[in-house]
Amino acid sequence: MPDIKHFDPDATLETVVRLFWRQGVASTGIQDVVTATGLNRSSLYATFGGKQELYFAALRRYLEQRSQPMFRRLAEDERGLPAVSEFFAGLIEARCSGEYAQWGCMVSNAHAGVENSDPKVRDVLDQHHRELREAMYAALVTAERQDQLAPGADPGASADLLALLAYGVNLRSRAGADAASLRKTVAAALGSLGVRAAA
Amino acid sequence: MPDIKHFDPDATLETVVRLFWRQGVASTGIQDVVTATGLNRSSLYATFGGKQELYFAALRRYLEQRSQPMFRRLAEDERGLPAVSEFFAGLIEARCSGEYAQWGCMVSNAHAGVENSDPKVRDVLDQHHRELREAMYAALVTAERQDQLAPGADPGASADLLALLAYGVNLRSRAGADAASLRKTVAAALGSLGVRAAA
DNA sequence: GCCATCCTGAAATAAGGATTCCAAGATACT
DNA sequence: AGTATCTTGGAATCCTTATTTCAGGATGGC
Repeated sequence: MPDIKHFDPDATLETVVRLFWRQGVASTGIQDVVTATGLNRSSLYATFGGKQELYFAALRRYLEQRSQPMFRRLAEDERGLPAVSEFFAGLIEARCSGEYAQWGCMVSNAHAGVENSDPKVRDVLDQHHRELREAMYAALVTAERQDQLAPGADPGASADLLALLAYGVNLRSRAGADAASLRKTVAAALGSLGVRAAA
Repeated sequence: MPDIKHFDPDATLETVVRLFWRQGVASTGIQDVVTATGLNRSSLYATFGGKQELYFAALRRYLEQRSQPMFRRLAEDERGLPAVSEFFAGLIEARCSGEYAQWGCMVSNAHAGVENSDPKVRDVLDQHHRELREAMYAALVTAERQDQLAPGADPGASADLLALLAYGVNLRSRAGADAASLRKTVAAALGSLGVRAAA
C-alpha cells in the first residue's frame, strides 16, 4: 500500500537536536534544517509537523538521550561524593572540549530564550530540573550513609545547590569559561560539603 | 544650524533594554522597537546604527545601570555574610516578582543565545562575570576578617561558587522557579560557608 | 501488472525581517 | 527672514522566513 520513508527519522532528529542545541530555536531556520538533514521540506513537515513541534521533539530527545543517562548514572552510583565529583568532571569535560564545546546544555539554553513561553517546553525544563535534583539527592544520601558528609550538611538543600551550580557551569561554559576554573569551583563546592574534598 | 533630537536617547535605550531583556535579540524585531519606543525607523538607525549595535548598546546599559550598582553595593557592604545574604535576597525578589518577574538576567540570557558569538558581546559577559565574582570576593574577605567563615573556607573559591550560583538562580527563575525554594537553596549554600547560617 | 497510498522534489505563497531613501518639517545661527 | 543642517515620517527595497501545494515517482499488497 503506502510507500515507506526514505530516511531515518531518528537520525534526522539527532541532526536537528544539534542544530537547535547550538543555535537555539529563534536563530535556526527551517532552511538550516533542510540543508543539514539533506531531506526535503515536505518530508520534514509530514513527519514532524511545524517548527515548534520539531523543536519540542528535539528537546525531548535531548532530555532522554543526553540528560537522563547522566542523571541515571549519578543516581545509581553507590560511591557517594566521588560519584558527584565525577558527574561534574564529565559535565565540564563535555561542555568545554570536544564536539560540543561551548554549546552549553540545550535545556539550560532553553531557559533563557523565548522557547520557554510554550507550556509544554516549560514542562520539559521542570522535569529536567526535578530529575537532576533527585539524582543529586540520591547520590548525597548515599554519601551520607557512608559518613562522607560534613556534620550538619543537609542532602536535600545540598542537592538543590549542586543542581543550580550545574546550570551555572552550563551557562558560563557556553561563553567560553575556562574548564580549569570551573573544576576548581566545583571542587570547592564539594569540599564545603564533605569531610574531605572528593577526587 | 542643526535641528535637535525630538526624543530622549537615554529613555529610548531603556525601553530597548526591556525589549531585548525579555525577548532576546533574535526574537525582537526592529518593528517591535519602533512600536515600543514610538519613534521612527530613521531616527533609530541614525542614532544607534543597526540592530546589532542597538543590542550591544542595550546590553552595556543593562550592565552599567542594573548589574554594576548591585555589585558595588555588595562589595562595599561591610557586614560580611549578611551582605551576601541580602544580595541574593534582592536578586531572587527581583527575578521572581514585580515588573521583571521571569525575565531572568539580560546578561545571563545572553550567555545562552547566539548573541554571544559577537566578541564584543562576549567581552561584556566576561566583564559581568569578573565583576560579580570580585564583589562576592570582597564581601567574603570582609566576612573572613570578622570570623564569620567556617574554618578552612576559602573566600576565592567560595566567590566563584556563589557567582555561578547566581547564574543558576537567574536561569531557573526565568522558567518560573519558586522564590521560596530558591531562597532555601541560597540559605543552604551560605550556611555551608559560615559558622552559622546568615539571615 | 495494477492501483491506492504514501513519499519526494521544487516551486509558489504570504508574511515578516532589516535596512535605505527621499521629500517634508523643524531648528538655530547669521 | 534666510538658509544650511539636521530630524522625521512613511514608503520602498530586497532578502529571508515558515508553510503549503502539487505533479510526478516509488512502494507494496492484490
